[in-house]
Amino acid sequence: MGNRGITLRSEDFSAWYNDVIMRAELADYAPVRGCMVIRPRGYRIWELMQAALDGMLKETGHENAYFPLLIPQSFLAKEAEHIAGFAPQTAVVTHAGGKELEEPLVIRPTSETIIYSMFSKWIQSYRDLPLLINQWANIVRWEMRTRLFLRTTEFLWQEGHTAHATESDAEAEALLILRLYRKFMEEWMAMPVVTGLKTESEKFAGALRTYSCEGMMQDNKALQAGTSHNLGQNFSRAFDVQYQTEEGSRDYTWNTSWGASTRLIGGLIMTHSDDNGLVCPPRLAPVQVVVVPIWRKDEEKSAVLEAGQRVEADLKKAGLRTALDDRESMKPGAKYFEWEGRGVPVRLELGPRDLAENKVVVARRTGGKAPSPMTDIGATVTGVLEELQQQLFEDALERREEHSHRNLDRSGFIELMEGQGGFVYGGFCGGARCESEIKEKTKATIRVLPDSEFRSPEPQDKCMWCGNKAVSEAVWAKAY
RNA sequence: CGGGGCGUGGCGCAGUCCGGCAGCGCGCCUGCUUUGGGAGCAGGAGGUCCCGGGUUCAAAUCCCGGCGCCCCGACCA
Repeated sequence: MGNRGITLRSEDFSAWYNDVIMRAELADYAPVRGCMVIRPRGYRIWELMQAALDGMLKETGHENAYFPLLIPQSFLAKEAEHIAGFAPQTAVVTHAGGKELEEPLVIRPTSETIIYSMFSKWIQSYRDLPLLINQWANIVRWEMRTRLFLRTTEFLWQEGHTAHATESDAEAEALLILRLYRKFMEEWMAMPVVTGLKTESEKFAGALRTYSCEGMMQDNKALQAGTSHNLGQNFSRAFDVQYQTEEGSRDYTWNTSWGASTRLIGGLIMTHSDDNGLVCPPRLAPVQVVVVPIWRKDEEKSAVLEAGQRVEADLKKAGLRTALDDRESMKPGAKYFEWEGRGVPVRLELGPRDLAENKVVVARRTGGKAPSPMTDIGATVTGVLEELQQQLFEDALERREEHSHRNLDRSGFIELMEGQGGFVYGGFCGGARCESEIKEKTKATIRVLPDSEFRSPEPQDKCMWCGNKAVSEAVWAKAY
C-alpha cells in the first residue's frame, strides 16, 4: 500500500485498479452481482467519449436510432453461430404482467437480430443502401467473472449496424470504423492500439471477419478496446434482408456491425494512471484544470478568492472545463491530494505571493510545477493540456514498444509469458492446433493478425510455435 | 463451478485462538483557532458485529447451516 491509500501497481495490479476507481469515485458496486453503478465522475468521462465518437460517426454518415431491449428468443436462434456464441450469456424474461410469457424474451446481449429483422422491412432497393445506423444502448451478458468497467453484467456501448449492396462496400465500412476507433483511442484517450484481424477462434459469433483494436495495459496485458465486424450475408440471409439491384435482380445485403463500450474507461484507467490515482487525458477529463486558492489571513482571502474567480473565468473563456476549490475547511495540501486522485490534469495554485507577482503556479498531474504569468492563463493552460495529452500518448506508446517483442523462439515466448508478459510478434502457421496449444500452455492468445503498418520489418515466414511455414504474422498476448 | 481471502458505525481495521461493558484510525456534525503538499483542540452523532438456528447465566467470539463480496482460474467485449 502506498502513502495515498492506494495499493501499488507493483504489489497487486488488480487491487490497484479497484483502488483507483474507488478513489476517483468513478464507479461503485451495485447490489446485484456483476453490476456496477457509474458515478457522476465516471459517467462524465463516458459522456465526453460519447460526444467525440458520436461526432465522428455522424461525420461519416451514420445516424442514431434506438432499438428495444427485449428480443424474442426465437430471433437469436436464426443465425447458427450467433446463437451458439451468445445463448450461454443471455438473461431471459419468462414472466411479465403476472403471467408466464408465451415466448420468452431475451435481454439483448447485442442487437444484430432485432436490427436486421427491422432492416428487412426498411430495405427494398439498392437506392436504400447503404443504410448506416448506430445506437447507444445498454446490453446484458451473463459473465462468470466480472470486473469494474472491463467486464460487467450490464454495460453501455454504441453498436453500429450497416447494410451495403456489395461485399467490398461492407469490407470498406468495417475498415473505416476500425480506423475511426483507432483515431479516437489515440487522439482522445491517448491510448495507442494495434489493429488487425481476429483469428477464426476469436472472431464475433456470426461474423465473416472481425477486426479489433488492442491496447496494452500497464501490466502488459492486452485489452480489446473496440471491434468491427464484416458480417457478410450471414444475418441478411437469416433475416431475409433483400434488395433489388440496379439490374433488377434480388440479392441479400452485405452487413457490418461494430461496437465500443464503457470498457474503454477501464482501458483509459489502466493505460495512464499511477500510484497516486487516476490520470485522465485532458480531452476526456471531466475537470481539466482546478484552481486552488491559498490564504492565511482574512484580508488575503478576499483578494485571493477574487483573483481565483478571475482566473477561472479566463479559463472558461478559453473553453476549458474548470473547478474552483474554495472550500474553507480544507488545507491546500489536502485539496491537492484529492484532485490528484481524481485525475485532474492541471492544478493552478494561487496564493498571496503569486498574486503579488501577478502569477499562478501551474502544477501538472504527471509531475512538476512552475509559476506562470496570470495574463493569458487560458492560453497557457490550453497549451499545457495539449502537451500533456501528447505526452501521455507518447509515454504509453513507448511503454508498449518496450514490452513488444519480436523474433522470439518457442522457449523465449514461454519464458516471457511466465514472466512480465507483453506483445509478441511472430509468424503463425494458421493452424488451430498451434493456437489452442499456445493458449493452453501460456494463457496467451492471438490478439490480432496485425495490419501492415504494425508488422515486423523482416518477413515472418516461420511459425513461432511449430516452425512450419507461416501464413501470416500474429500478435500474441495475455488478454483481459 | 474449483482454489484463496474476507464479512464488526460511512470507509479501513482490531477484538474471535482462550465467551464477560462494542473498540481504534479516518470520515461526518458543532464551535474556536488554522490554511504555500493530507491542520489542531474541545464537544458530539452514528452499530440488527452478514443471516438463521443451537450451546451457555452470558455469544462479535464456540457449534451447525446458509448468504454475500473481493482476488486467481475456466466463459467473454
